[in-house]
Amino acid sequence: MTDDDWTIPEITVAVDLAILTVKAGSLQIMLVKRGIPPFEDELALPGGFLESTAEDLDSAAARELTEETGLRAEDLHLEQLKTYGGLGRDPRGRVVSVCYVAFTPNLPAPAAGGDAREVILTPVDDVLRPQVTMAFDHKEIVADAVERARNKLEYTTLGATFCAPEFTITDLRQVYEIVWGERLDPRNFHRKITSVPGFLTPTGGRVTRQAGRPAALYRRGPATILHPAMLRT
Amino acid sequence: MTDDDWTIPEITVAVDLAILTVKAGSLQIMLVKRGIPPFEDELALPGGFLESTAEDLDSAAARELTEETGLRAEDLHLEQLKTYGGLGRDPRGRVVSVCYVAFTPNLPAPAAGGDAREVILTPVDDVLRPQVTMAFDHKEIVADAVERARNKLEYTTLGATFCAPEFTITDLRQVYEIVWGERLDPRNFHRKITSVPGFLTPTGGRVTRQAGRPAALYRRGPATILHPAMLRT
DNA sequence: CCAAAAGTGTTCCTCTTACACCCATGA
DNA sequence: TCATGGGTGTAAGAGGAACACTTTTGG
Repeated sequence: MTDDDWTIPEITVAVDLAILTVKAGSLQIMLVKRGIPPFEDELALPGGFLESTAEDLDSAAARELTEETGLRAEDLHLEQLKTYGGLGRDPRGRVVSVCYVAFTPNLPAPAAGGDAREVILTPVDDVLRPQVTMAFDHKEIVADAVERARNKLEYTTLGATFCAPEFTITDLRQVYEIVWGERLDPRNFHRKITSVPGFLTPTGGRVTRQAGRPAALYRRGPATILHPAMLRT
Repeated sequence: MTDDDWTIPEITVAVDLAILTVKAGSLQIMLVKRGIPPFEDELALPGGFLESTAEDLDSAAARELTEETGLRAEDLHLEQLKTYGGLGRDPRGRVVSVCYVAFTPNLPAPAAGGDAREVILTPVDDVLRPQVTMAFDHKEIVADAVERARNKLEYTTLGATFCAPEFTITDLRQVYEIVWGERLDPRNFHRKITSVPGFLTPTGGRVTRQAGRPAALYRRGPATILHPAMLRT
């Protein structure tokens, strides 16, 4: 920054959230239906304006998360995605939006608490269809968030944050398959994932979901990066 | 965003630039010495405030780039890094800074044109030493920018943007060695890099730098991602 | 000829892929 | 008992690491 003319341009800063989860066989995103103009009745990301006095960006994201969905930031992975500042993105004026992505396990209930009028979970594939529109430039943000999720599965242990506290290797593989939209060999996936030190810690428990041999249960381990990476084809 | 109370919190948006180059055997970053308070005489990233009426974020970054260094955005790689919005980061008030990283070949001359009082190139290793301080939270930003550069070398063809328009494979290898701070086997590097389709296009030219067999000259090819990736050890 | 840097060939090893096979349960 | 999913073994191939060796220049 090279300082000088200390004016206050009329710009507002918002924080928006792309909250992703895996549910019912698809990657879903939490959206709100707007209750007031602009874009009344259209779909938008949960979010709000940054309060200038009392919070940094990460705190603002955590606050909006709790206000609009009831989720707690400590329970999920929340990271900055990108900042959007196109000129025409908000008809009310100049709004720069700092966007965050969150990854959560199958949510207890969208629990439309707080500010939000109506909170819904939708498969991202539905939202990203060409004929579907969203408020502001939020559709582009959704696409970027999904892309981020897909990439992070490759080289981090993030996949497990989409799973319940205790999960089987098949649960985890299905997360990969759903997010990537790609079939994976269960045998090779099993071997690879169990060979990454610190990714999975066995609980000792076993479950039978539908039929067949019971699967071992695991919890998330301390590892955060995946080495060697799980590469897509 | 869930709209509602349409107030204008007193927040200012800045755009800062982390311009990286490889020069004289080290990874260097372009910094300005501040001429006025706060942080007078301290080192800072080039940047400035976002003009609310006429430019999106990318344009603002390109404008600041040209104003403060004389470089043109078309000639280099400029991408958004991260947004910094800590509470105490600017003593004048609440400033949210959208930061960009740029990668350029050995610069013609820091050419202190435009706003900047004094523009200097410094090795990032010097700047990141514990005893060195910078204005605002710019030291943290420098660290993040360097980290981004290191990672991008692994899976993109970005390394070539640090080289002159025509370069040898040894030039490119030295970029990797300098940015990563790690020796690479020249033979294996040569084989690997030439086997990536579209990364390098031979110009037919040859040069002898100091001694030995002349090296073939290459230009950047159309490829942008590196597959398979060049992994660090 | 010799030093030095460019570039090729070769071997070993790790990881991926594809798939045969065995294991443990419910019906 | 058989169907179903969990989990292991294994062989072929791709890519990485280490390094011997050849090529082409300047002095």
